[in-house]
Amino acid sequence: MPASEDPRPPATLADVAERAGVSRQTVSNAINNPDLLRADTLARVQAAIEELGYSPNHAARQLRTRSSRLVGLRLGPAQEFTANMAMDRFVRSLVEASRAVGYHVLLFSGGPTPKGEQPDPLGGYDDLLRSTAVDAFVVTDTYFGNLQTDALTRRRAPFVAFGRPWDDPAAAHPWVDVDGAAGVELATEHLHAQGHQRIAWIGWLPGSRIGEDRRSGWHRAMAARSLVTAGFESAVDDTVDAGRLAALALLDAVRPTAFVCASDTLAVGVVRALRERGLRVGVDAAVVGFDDSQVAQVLGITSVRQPLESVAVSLVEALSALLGPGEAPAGGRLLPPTLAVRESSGT
Amino acid sequence: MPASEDPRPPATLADVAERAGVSRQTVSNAINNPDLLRADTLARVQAAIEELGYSPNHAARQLRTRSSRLVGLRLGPAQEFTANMAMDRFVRSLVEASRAVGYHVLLFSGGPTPKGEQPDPLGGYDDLLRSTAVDAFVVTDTYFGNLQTDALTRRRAPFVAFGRPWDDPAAAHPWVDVDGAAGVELATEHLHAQGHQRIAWIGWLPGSRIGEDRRSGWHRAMAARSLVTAGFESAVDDTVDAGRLAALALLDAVRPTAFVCASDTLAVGVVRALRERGLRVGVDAAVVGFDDSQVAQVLGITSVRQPLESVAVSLVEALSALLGPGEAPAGGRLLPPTLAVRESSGT
DNA sequence: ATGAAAGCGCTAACAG
DNA sequence: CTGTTAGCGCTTTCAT
Repeated sequence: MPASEDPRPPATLADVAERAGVSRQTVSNAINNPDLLRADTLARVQAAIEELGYSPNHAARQLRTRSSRLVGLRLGPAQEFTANMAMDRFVRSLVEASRAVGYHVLLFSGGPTPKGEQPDPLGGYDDLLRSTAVDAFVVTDTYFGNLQTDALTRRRAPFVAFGRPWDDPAAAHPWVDVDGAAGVELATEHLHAQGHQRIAWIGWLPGSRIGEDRRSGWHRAMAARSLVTAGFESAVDDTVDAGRLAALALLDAVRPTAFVCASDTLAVGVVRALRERGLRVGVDAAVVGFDDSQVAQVLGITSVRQPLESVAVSLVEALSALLGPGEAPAGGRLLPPTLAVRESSGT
Repeated sequence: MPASEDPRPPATLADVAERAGVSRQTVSNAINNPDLLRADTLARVQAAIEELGYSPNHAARQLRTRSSRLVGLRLGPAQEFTANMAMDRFVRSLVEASRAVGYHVLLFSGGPTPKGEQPDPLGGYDDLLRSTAVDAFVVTDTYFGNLQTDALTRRRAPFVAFGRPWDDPAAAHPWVDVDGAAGVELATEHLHAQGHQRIAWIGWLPGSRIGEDRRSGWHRAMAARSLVTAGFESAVDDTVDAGRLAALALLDAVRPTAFVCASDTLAVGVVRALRERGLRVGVDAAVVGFDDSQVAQVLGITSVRQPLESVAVSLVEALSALLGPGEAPAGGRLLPPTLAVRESSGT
């Protein structure tokens, strides 16, 4: 960091120009089109910039170029499935990926929902859009389904989505998502490789696209290995106790030796059930969760880990393409998760 | 939301003025000093604003007023003690509290640290400051100690801190912190009220101000009730296994019936130790953790919960005072945590 | 390769 | 109470 520690107002283009003995436009060019300057002039200007600790005034530049170099991210009410920690990891990654292309992340909220009313899927977006405060949005709230993306599309607001347009595969906006089915498939393969044959699935109650997707991964992996699925399947609420009860019931009925779960919460329930039955986790029976949450990490539960860093990078790539010159790229990108192997599935 | 769904460029002040049949300045007044307008003029202008879906251009306003209505928050490398989930809760609360006073939160990162070098405590701050992109900062990285706050103070950058200036109680900047000692005291009182007398403390290795603060709360509560502390204390790394081993050692040595821990991670270790000894958690022995993390919630461990929502509100209050007219408020505010009681400490 | 002029949309100061 | 004038700091023509 340059050593200037002045309470004085920040240097302007004019200050730099005077110091370097050139005109203001030349300084502007030195920053935005360095190729236009002669080498020695450029060096002189850069020296002046350095000495004065100059950074272009953000507002002025934004006013002129009509670009804020800001992407908006709405923080809704605490996410449903996207666990807290996942959100934290994702936001960090997004900030880092954005920084790499010269963007910052602007956080906002939808504001309070008037009681009795539906939460406005466009709440908060509109003002930022009209005041041209952000160049684009990153949409993550899976909660609203395509209500949100539809509204933004109609608005012609530039945005990229983290999450597939489940209800509208033909949606024209760019999106990035994690292939949950592939993740569960990976988990199932892993258990099979460990020697397990009787592998059960504990998923969510029907109605969740994400849940159905994950379940399909188990089915696919089992079918590919000609393993029995009938009777090895359970659908419950996403709570520890529901997971526990489901595991107990499965143990009584079909004696699985391994459990793949739609969430870490359910996996914790399975661990509890195994313990109640006197079965050693990771030895007598294996468990795999989903999301690689703090809970899985602390308890040593093998879990499917979403590649949130890559998701962020892909989103920012899509964003750059969207805001850059040329055609809108559209289309989606499905990223494969990895498996964080821990004691709960053997060594 | 107004029904305008135009790809057209957003309306400007001039558009509104024309539509309402007044001058631009009058529209500006209608927004910033409504009292100056006659009631009927005001109504007419507001109608025009509504019809056109007008929001003042952010950049233009910022350029003129020299205020961006943005606060910067740096997301460092994954926090040390401030658990992931706590960060998530805090950021959400901060966004909401800021919204209430017309501010948005700008996220940024310090950028990659060149290997071999110390991370720059001012990394990322400087550019935002010089480009006048944010009005102030919220500083949370406890990691850098007062390096960061010192640098910002020298820079005359407006900021408020989440976290006490441990090393410099005379620091002049506004801060808000959670009274960890009071939280642990609360936990200890709770256990005593449940009938426990032999209450152990499992804390971190010396050298952490936060750790020492929390430990002092246990001491205070024990002393106030004339309970024995000698031999009931352990200091270890912040890992599950360290907590487990510490609990086993304490059980062998002094047979505590309750454990207060400096973190939820340690509490998980204690739960494991109790189970190994055949003791029922919450029945034969009680455990309390710290941070009310997802782990504590899922496992049913009683835990000290930081009032992050209040912290955010207090920070924003301090920020408003700092940026508003009049004297800088300075001084700090210490907020008491609450206790999330769960099965691990009896009913 | 460098300099002069114009203007992005807004608000602060003053004039009417 | 309303309108006029000026300028925030920058980039984009257009001349030189």
